[in-house]
Amino acid sequence: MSKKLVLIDGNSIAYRAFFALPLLHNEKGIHTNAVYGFTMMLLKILEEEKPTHMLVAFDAGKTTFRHQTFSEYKGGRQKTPPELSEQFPFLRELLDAFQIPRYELENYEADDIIGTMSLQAEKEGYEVKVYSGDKDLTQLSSERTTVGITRKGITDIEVYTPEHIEEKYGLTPQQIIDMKGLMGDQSDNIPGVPGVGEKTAIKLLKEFHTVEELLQSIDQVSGKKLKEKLTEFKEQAIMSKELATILREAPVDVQIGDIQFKEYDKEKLIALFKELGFQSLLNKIDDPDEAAADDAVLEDIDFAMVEEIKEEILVCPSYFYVEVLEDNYHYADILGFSLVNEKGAFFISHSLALNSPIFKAWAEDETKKKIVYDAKRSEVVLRHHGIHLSGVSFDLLIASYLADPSETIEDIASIAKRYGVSDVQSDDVFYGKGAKRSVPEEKLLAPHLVRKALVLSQLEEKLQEELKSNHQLELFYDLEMPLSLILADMESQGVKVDRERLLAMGEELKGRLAQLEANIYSLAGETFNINSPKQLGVILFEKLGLPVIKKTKTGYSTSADVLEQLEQSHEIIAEILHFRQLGKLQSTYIEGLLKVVNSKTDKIHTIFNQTLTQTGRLSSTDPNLQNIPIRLEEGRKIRQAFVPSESGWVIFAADYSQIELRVLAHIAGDEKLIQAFKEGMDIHTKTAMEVFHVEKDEVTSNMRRHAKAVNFGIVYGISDYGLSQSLKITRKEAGNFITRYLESYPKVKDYMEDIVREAKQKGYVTTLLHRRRYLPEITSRNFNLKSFAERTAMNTPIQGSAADIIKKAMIDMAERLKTEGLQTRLLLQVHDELIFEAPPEEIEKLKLIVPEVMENAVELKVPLKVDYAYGPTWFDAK
DNA sequence: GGGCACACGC
DNA sequence: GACGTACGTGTGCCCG
Repeated sequence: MSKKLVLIDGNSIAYRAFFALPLLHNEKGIHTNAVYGFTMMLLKILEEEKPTHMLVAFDAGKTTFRHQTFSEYKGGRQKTPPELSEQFPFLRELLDAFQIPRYELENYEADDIIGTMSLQAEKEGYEVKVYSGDKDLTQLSSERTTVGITRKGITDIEVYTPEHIEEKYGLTPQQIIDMKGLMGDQSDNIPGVPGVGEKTAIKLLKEFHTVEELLQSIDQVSGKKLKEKLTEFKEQAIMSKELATILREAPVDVQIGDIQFKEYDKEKLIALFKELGFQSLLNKIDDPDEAAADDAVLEDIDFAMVEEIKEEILVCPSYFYVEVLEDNYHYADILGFSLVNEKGAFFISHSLALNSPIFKAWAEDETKKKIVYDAKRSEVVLRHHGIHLSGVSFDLLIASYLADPSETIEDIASIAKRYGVSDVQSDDVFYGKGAKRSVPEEKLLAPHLVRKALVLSQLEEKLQEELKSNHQLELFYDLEMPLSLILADMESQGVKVDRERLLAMGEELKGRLAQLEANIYSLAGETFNINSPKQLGVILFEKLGLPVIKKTKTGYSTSADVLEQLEQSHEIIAEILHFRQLGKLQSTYIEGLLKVVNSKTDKIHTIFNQTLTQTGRLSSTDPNLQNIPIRLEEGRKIRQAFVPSESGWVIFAADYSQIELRVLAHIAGDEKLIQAFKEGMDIHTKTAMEVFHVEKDEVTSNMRRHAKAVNFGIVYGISDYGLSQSLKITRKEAGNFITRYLESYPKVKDYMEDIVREAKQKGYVTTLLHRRRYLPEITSRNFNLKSFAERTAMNTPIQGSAADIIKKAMIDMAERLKTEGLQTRLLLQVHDELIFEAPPEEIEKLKLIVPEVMENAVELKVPLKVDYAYGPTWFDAK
């Protein structure tokens, strides 16, 4: 590994951070802005540079050897503000927690320590990075050393290489010293030569190279005044250069070997961050445990490689693990199986198992109970081998998700680690990640898989108990577990796609995009990449001079809401918006979908992630079939390509009307809201009447639009800021709307207050069917984190209960289709709607039973309402 | 390979 | 007063 040394000018960065940030302080009133900024910078450096060695240098005392040369060196400096001084002890603690060596040296400045260490490191072949807020340090720049100087703020850094210095000043890094010698430095009180500034200094150095050469050839200098000054302040120039020269041979008693950087002390760092109130940073720091766990030595385990499948080992209950490595399991191979039960622990190779009738019979036997990880995945892959997994009694993946949805589950090891079981490696470590991923030979693979089954055996009871104490057993056994089987069916079934239709739409789009492109180029007067926000920004805001409305971190914002505001200013804007719209359709929906169509069956098989969202909703990937366009007619046509898989069948779609607001009415028990739903009123109109205190026939379309946005905000838990953005009104006006909404529905207001109080007291909120979401940040002193947690507390029971209800409806629906003996198949779920394909003769029945089942999935204080439609394609089911 | 800007759905 | 404002997925660009 290449060696990289990072040297930081501690005092300088602390000063920069102090003045760049507002005077933040923690709850005890200790100022923290310099430490905060310093930490931000350290995290950035660690992430970007990944140094092998590191040192932070500090100035030691007031006087240095430079004061012997010039007693007024650094004279006239403002005293360090006490608000900054009080932060230095924390800065030292911070570095100790990061386990980054720090160093100061009597009589020398931080610069000299850095100059000395960088020279030593260069000689030993290190790559060196220096960070400071002081441009003087750029003189250290060389082939091996680059110098980063903070520009403004704290993490915006200008990098000085010799090339950059040449470009910027036309000088070499060494000449930076000469420049300082001539022009002086106000902040260090280095006098230089009066009347010589940066421009003159550079001009002189380009001609005479160094101060010494210049002073020997003063008579060749053009300009009488300049000559006089140079002659008069000759000595002062030499002294100034000397003062500005960073020492590269200070008596530093540190060897590079002593300042290796490995990792930070997480516990100390967390404790310190907590003390300082750095909430946001607590989430930012990586877990060094992971790295440690990677190298942890696993204890040997006892297991057998199964050579022949016999019934004796296939007893129940069994902890049964099926290994499939690919994310997309629809076309993936099974790598092997492991089994743990009272007969012992076993590895079974895929070829052995998949060719064994005994294995198949066991896997399909409902009465043979299996405890698994990710039943849906196991089920789908086994189906490709003609095996229908049955008798799954416990799915660790789902149990873990229900216990705490905020924990990201990568693989079985991530769950094991969370519950203190460490005898299994993560897949990233075992198989490698990215391009390095590979499957080892069976001998090595076997123990990894057996360890996973062992984890199942160790955690089943624990999770079971946790679910029980959370009152989630019903949610687990009667909702999510059965649902996973239904989802497996839906995924395996797939959705048929009319490829010809997609191809034809693609051809048409191609032509229109080409036209738009040509038109945009001609309006811009040049060609460029319209898909590049950066290039587009230059064209719009520099070349065409349109007003800059919003900026992003990296440049001009060219988002749709910005462009819409510019639409009247230039005709190119409308073209660009249209280009974007069609481009999105082409790349994501035409090309993207064509890529994932099974060429043999013309079907698309999505994967529903059942254990990801914080609210209990499903998500869909590979491809995402939950975001197929509908809002704009052009995009909606994509749905014409989604067709039934049997000829003559139809697509039948049913959706809940206003399910979230109905759930809100129920949970809050607000009479007005309940009444409105009972009477079948248009809820946005009703809200407009209440909020604007008008009669039904006085509600204008604008009033309804505003009311709709407020309802939307309630459903999704957006802030006054979010509402103000969507309605293009001020934050204050948005806040007013929300206040008036809550006055209109007083029980809703009570609910909002109660739920936040409850969340604070219990640490979590729950849904109708006891789904749980923890909200630790609700007690945060950080206003944003706290506000966010409060909105989440209000919103999750609403959105999560709606998710519970449709999941319940899916289960009831599957059951009903079976008992009615129907061929109709459920294909997709899109949060509040279910999409089926059905033979025409079943339509009349579906019209009755689909709404009936969905509307009666649960009983609320308000009726649930379901609308449905059907047609030859998904497009027509509207 | 990863971060960013953007856009689609609910 | 601020570290940033519903969630989740996918695409292309652009950097290293």
